[in-house]
Amino acid sequence: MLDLKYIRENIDEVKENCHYRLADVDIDRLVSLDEQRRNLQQELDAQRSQRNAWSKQKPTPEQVADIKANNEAIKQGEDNLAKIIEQLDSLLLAVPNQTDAAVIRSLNEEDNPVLEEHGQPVELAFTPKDHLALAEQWQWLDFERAAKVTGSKFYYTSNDLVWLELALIQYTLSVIAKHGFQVMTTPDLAKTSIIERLGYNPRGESTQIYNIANNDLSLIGTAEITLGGYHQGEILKGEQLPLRYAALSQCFRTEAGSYSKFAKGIFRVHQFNKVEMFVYCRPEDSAQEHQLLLAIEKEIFSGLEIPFRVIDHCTADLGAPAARTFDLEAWLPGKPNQDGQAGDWAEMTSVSNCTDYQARGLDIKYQAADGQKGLVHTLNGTGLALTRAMIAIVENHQQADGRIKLPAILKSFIPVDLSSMFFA
RNA sequence: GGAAGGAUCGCAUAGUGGUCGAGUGCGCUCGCUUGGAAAGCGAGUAGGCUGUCACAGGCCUCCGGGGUUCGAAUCCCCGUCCUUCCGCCA
Repeated sequence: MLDLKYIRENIDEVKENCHYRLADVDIDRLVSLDEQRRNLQQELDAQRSQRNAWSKQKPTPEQVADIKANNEAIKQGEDNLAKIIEQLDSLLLAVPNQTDAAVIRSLNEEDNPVLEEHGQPVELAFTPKDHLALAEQWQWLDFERAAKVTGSKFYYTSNDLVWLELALIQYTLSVIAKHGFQVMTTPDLAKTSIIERLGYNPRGESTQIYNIANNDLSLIGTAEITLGGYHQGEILKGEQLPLRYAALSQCFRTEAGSYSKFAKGIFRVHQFNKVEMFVYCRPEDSAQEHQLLLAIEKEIFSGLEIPFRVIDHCTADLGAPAARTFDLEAWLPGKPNQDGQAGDWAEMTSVSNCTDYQARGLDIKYQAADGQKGLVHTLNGTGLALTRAMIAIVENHQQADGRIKLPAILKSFIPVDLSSMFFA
């Protein structure tokens, strides 16, 4: 969340930011509620001060009536204040992070600039299949039986796709660990309040989050949640920063309201594995850490010999907690583009600098030996979203007979003899 | 799932109705001391909100919420988490 004091003192900037980020928040009402809150609190503080003064010693019987009247007023004031704070908080949670100055301001989410391209889309001498056709050929995915067990947008994987996924996980973790990250596994559920404090909306019709009934837990949509909540309420020592973590977790998303002609297959599903990176750092280091996370993502995709490009989210496409976000988009030979021809870019990763927005909500600070202290900055980035990465691999490395050429870097992570579906 | 005990200022602890926002030890910071250090001595050492040009001042926080009381770290109720024992279990 943003600092109320900052909002109060920068009303125009905050309003403009909300506008460009398509966030419909009534800032005037928020500021007015804040003023009411402060006025009421001052009144209340004076009454409490009076009570404290009286209670320093045993009162005379005549005073007791005054004291009781004052206590009644305090109770009234507290009730009123609680109501105002409740409204204030729900508005405050809806205000997105202030945007990095380098980000393109646009109301159209198609306006994400392309920053760089790596590798060339492969020229295939045959008509490429999409991942679904390949999956059918090798019986990699079973949607029909998953539908019986869990409904649509779930899947079973089998055969060599399982080994490919496990190899990708180990490959990804090994690349990240090489950069000094602590690798972890985390719970796949988190308290709903944690999700909210990280800047996501866990409730309501449009939420992407599954809530657990009769409980304040939700299924996580990303390990960003559990890695971000990890240090909630802590004061980190400045010299131990940056703290760099990576975790493998299951991710669960309701995908409420998402329609797409690309809905078939495992590009957009309710449950998938993902390796996520998360960094806590000093404010002055966050831009540099952002570049580090991006560099690691590029290293991972380069190693897999997949053509990709880097895009920079414009304001319309930024998630609430982010000040700036880069995506890696991979080339998918089997994905139809807007003109219906085979081959298009598709989102593979996302890496965000959330500055102090999440740290303020979760109360995560640092204190350095040099006396410097304040809220940390947090960053998160996809290591590898397994379903999408597998699509990219099988589509880019497919051969005319439907077999897949395994990227050389994965060979050492496959502990079994591959069947004829893959070859090295 | 059942029973018992616990949660206090970075850490360890003291504290059963007003003298407690809170003592002590450790740690940390600054100063004295020293050739330098250790030891010793002295001082300081939570956060949030509000307020002020800046001070001052006020309010809140002893796990969270509610209650009793003129007054709660302290008494009562509910919840969360931790520990131990029993049961169960991959």
